[in-house]
Amino acid sequence: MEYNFLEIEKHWQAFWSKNQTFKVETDSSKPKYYVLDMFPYPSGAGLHVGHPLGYIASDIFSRYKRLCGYNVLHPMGYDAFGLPAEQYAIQTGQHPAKTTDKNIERYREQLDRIGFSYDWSREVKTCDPKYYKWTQWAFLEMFGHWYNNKSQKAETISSLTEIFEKEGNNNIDASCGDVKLFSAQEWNSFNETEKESILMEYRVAYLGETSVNWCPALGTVLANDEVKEGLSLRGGHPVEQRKMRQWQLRVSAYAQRLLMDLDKVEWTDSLKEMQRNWIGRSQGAEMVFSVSNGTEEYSVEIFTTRADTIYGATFMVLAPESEWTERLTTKEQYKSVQEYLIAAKRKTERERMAEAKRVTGVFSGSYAINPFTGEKIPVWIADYVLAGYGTGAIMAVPAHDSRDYLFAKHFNLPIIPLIEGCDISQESFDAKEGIMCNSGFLNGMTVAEAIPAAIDEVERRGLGRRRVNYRLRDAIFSRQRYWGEPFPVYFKDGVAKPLAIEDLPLELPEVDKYLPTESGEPPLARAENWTYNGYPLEKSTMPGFAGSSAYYLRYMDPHNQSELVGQDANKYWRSVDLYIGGTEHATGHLIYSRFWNKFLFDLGYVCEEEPFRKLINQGMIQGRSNFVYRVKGSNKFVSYGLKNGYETTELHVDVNIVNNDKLDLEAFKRWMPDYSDAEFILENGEYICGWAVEKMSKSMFNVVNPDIICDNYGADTLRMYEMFLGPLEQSKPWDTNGIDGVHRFLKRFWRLFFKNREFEVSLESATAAELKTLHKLIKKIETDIESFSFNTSVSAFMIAINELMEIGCNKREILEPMVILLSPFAPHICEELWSRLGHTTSISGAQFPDYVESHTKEDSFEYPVSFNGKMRFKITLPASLKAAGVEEAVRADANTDRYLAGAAIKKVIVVPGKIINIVF
RNA sequence: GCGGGCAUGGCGUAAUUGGUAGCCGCGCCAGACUUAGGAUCUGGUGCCGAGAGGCGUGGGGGUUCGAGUCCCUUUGCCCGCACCA
Repeated sequence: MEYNFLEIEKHWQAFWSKNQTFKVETDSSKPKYYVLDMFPYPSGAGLHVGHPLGYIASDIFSRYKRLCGYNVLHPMGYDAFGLPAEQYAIQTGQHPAKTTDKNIERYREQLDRIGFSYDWSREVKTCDPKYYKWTQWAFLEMFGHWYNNKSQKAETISSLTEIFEKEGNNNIDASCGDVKLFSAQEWNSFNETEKESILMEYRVAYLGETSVNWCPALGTVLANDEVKEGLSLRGGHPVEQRKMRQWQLRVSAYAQRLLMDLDKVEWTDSLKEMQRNWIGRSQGAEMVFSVSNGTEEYSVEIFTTRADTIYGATFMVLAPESEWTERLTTKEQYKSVQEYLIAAKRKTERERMAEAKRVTGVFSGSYAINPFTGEKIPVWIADYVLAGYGTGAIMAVPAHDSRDYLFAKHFNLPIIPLIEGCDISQESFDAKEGIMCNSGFLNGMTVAEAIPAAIDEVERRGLGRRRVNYRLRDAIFSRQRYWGEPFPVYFKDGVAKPLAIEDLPLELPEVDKYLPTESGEPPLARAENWTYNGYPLEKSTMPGFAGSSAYYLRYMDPHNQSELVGQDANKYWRSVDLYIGGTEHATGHLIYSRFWNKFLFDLGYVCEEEPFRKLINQGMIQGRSNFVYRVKGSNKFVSYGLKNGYETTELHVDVNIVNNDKLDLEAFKRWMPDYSDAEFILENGEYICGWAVEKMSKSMFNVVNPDIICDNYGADTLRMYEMFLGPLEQSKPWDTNGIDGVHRFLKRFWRLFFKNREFEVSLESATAAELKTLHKLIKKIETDIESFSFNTSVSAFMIAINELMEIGCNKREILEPMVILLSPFAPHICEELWSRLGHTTSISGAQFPDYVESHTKEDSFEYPVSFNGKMRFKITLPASLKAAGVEEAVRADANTDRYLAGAAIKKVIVVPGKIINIVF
């Protein structure tokens, strides 16, 4: 009986589907386990061999957990709103829903071939109105809440207006925009529009004027994490800064909790660190400088983390966009400041970065008073100060800040060193160490002592206070695009009003074209009658991360019509136990999801404060390109080893017609018409291709489609080979060379069950050696899976098979547990063998075999040994001696022997389970 | 510039976490069975050396009886952030 993987895989995939083998329900009799993959965006190119890496790992873990008796939730769905479908629609006029559906269908076919144990009855698609109803609902909840810093949670807007009515906003500590103080009386006298515009400053989802990343090529704004180096992440178009009124989510309110709770999750340190950097907490002080423009005096607030350097603050700098810029510009300086502002505004973000090293700035004409030295210091305007961070104004300490230093050198401003012995002739001294000098009462202190001492003094003198600043900004939530969730909001007399829950979902309307209108309005402006009760609806749509922020909750209860997730389902499944996905979501999805979840947690809709308990980032699979070498001016191709004798051009060749770097000559001639009459210069009768690691992409002809691997080797081989390639979290190139080894293993495994071509396993009892092989494997597989070390698991299987082949073992007692062990990795072949062993139900209901220690025990025990309180090594004491109650032994392992041979050691005293001494 | 990570045979990797470096697989070499093999099986395969033996985990130094593993230093590569005051 040959191992016919095509037939076997087809048969069992149909079986799982028909029997709904992997459908799960809440079941309080079993412990739950929730394994989630980051759901894919269904792109038109389909899956390549790199995409399923994480899915295979999570599937192995899910199947393993099932074998361990857990009720496993393992769902899949699609992040289906997105830019590519929309751009394809703009080009072709085809509705994005159509292309998306087509892509999803293709993805599903490809996924099914790999044999994943997903519960497809829970599938979600973010573009499905039944799904995005809950995205819109969450938005409305955010619209209807504000963030109370005192209670550290979101509370209802009605609770806020109640307070306003009673006492105004004097005692409110909210995370909010700029709001003036008002009394209850004043509040009550405001008209509806005034009240609404104040409330808007408090809402968690709010409409606000902000400087945004505007991408003219895409015609939309982008979030910070969608922009990289001044270019859009999708498409790489230039991005510029623009002031616009946009929907935003008050993510910044949660900055502290997002930071703190990183301690509660099991993520890699590097990923946590990325989030910490993104949140960017910095502790310092807010300080007021009085500034005069010659006619009027103002109090300008700055933020600093180095209050200790106040004596060296020799000038002040404002961001060009700062609200103070205008007021502090004197008549004499008006013209040059205007010129500077216009130039700064015209620069795109990218240009501003490119010119980062160039020092630019302009004197405002105003002077501030350094509150500690009493000196008059000039106020400058420069774009190295950002309006969006801190207060948009800084005190410049050129001696101890490299940017201030460059600026001071360039404009010839005074530099005062504040740390004893520091050399500032060439560059500033930024390190926070040393003894203070030139600093009045701070002299003689270390920097570490001076920082708090300076802030204490600032507070005592009433010049400012301690303050924590975050880099994390509110998320801009509007996109001027078609293919996204419509906002359930309409405008009545210019005031944003929420739709009622009963009106959800607000479905995406049909439009004639997917482009912005001629007047520059978003595509939804093209929709006929895009109104609610006669009032205009919001024309922007939500960004990509809207739909992906709470999808893991929807999987828990995907068909619930009245709630995002029912209480019972949520209390049972709680949160994701294991989340596997790429590290590229570190500062996007993974922040937004945590924020979204915390918000719902505050409102009592979910019971866990963190959505993803353990997170694993699978590495990227790069492409491994192959090259042929064409002799210049001919259609001759020279093999890799001989190419140095010729002048050649290196050309990519489709990796699918290359096997182990050997070119299939006939396939090559057929590949492209140009090559049909190609000639070859071979080495040892073969054409050897060169290779390089590159990104997997069509243009490099290095895309490997998993379907082809499934055709040639089967899904089980694909699954095991992807795991065998190396550690899960490591990036590595896909290299089909070597897949034969894994395939061979499966064929051997199969052959163990067949004698004389017939399925036959022996019922004899296993020998000690056979049991040892099995139990070593059980132990290894268990610990490897639990530590996600799947590559070493595959090796362990190979070792076990080799041992059994050598012994010639085909005993049921050994083979049946082995089938169970292997089933998470190679489910199809194992189902087949399981059924041939006489079982009628799926192997996924089997029990992970118990490990029996006595089967693997050597005739010895190992003890840690300490010598003179310093030396550590291991010592082996024969079990027979131990059984006889012997507590003394004069035996150690090879290393110890080697060492002991040189020393005058007489015997080693072993106290079982305790400390060991060496006697001389 | 700041932060994090990595470096082991021709290649992908492994190493009980401080204890015989190189498991498993690819590739390669030899052999068996074969009309044949891109099938299967057996043996070999870190480097130098005929051998005994010597040398070996990017380089240098250190701790230790013992270092791929820990510390310092240096080089190279990868990733993230980047005018964040």
